[in-house]
Amino acid sequence: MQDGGRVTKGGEGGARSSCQRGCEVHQSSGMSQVRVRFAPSPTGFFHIGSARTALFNWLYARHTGGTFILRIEDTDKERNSEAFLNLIYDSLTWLGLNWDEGPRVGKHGGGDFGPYRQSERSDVYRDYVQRLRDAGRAYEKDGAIWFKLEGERYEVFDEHRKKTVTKVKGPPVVIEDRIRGRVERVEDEDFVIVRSDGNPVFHLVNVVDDIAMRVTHIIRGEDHLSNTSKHVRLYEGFGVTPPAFAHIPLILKQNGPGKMSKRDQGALIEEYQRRGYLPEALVNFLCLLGWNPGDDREKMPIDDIIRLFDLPGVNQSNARFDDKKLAHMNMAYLLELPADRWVAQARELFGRQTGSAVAQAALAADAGYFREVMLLSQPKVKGLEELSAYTAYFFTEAYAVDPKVREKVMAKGDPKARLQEVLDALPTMDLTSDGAIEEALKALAAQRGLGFGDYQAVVRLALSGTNVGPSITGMIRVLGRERVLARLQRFLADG
RNA sequence: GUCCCCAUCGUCUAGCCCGGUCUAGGACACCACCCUUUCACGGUGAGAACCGGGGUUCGAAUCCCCGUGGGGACGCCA
Repeated sequence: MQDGGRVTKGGEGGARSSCQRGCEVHQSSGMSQVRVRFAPSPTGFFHIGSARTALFNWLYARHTGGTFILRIEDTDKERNSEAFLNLIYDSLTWLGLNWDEGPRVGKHGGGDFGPYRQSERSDVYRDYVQRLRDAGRAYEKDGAIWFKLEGERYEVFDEHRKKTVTKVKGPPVVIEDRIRGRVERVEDEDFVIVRSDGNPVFHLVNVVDDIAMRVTHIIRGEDHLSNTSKHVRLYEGFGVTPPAFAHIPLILKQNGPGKMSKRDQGALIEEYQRRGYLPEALVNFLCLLGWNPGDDREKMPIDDIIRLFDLPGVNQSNARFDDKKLAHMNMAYLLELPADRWVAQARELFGRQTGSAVAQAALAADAGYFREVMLLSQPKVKGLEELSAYTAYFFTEAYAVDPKVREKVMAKGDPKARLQEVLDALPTMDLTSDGAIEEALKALAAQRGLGFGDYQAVVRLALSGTNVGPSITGMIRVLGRERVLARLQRFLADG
């Protein structure tokens, strides 16, 4: 942490004093181990906002040498689904956000504070509710159990909800947020903690589990900031000092108003996985939405991010999602992907395109050939997504010839003559390396006082049907003598 | 409506805490040029911001207040 000067922004100091960062790091080697949790509910697709919340918790745990807990908040029986639950596991795993405690850890699943699915923790909640009732802090009404706030009660008509409600006069809740500083909020209505059907409510189970699982830092979206006053009152009701809170900014949708939701374009993690995005690129991008290392670095290995990440470095303002920047980040990672991984990634992507004849042909092709084609394309494509379209003509003879390109290429010079010359020279040409091919073509051109360029466009057109692609020499080398010969002949014959 | 949070290029952000070094830095996107006889990558350059108004101060992007704008929360959802 050589950049000790970078500490807080905004606020009057207070919660974000200069000691924070230092203290935190020392804690990791001392008595108070950091314990953070990610607590999703399996009620919908896993989206980018959830992923970032998980990521920030994970980063903080790794930065401090603490524990990252995964807890499944499945108290909403109506909306839970096993498919969504599996999606949470899969997405976190894909992103590389491994959890130390939670379901599916080790052989048996767990840690010392399980079970980690709230649907299996009813006994715990019953105990804690009883404690509140014994202390006179909970009561029954309309079949539900309510948490009782301390203070003088009075009735008032709520215009917004169009009904009379009972309010409680009490001191405001003070939250010392690690990102926002001091926040005060009045909590002035009793609230339900157990539904009339006997099921506990989010606020209750969330707090109870954070107590029971010894969570030290709650890092969550800012949309929870207004719940925090309820939670703090609950901690007080249990006689427990609340953990540290850190409310991170929200991700806003790319276009239009509001925060990103599951329905928005680009919101689903699953989608990126399917489209062949690299998880490390997505993670890197997500880190930069609301956090930065304090200097100009953007593309960074995850170990560097872990080392540099800290709560005081998290921004306070919401960030708008930008798919262009994500795509750029992804390309940067793609470009330096080791050959084996790149080829494997490509194979996986093609494998998912079960409806595409070209994709199937690519998979059926010789493995060495497939590899050569992919390596030739790696430095050229903008994303894995366009790879199948970009390489299609390597795997089928039925590739389309772009009529506009054809018209343009055939318009000047005598392209057919050039093609015939290449065709004539081809049987004896050295095709073992790009360099040799380039030499041969240049020699051919020199004989007629022409340039390499006089051959390139038309050969490319004949071989691929387009005017974009890998270098022409590489294309000839990879396609091989037979294919090249056949394609040039066919092109000449077709007129 | 009530409460809470936030406010630097179109977007992500540095700078703000500890006011002068800011004619406000970087990245994405956009445009131009160079590299390359394709397309990309890469390189160079251009345009592009301190929300408004008051205050404090010799001096404010930086501190304070008010407006405005954006966001969130107001469920027997999580």
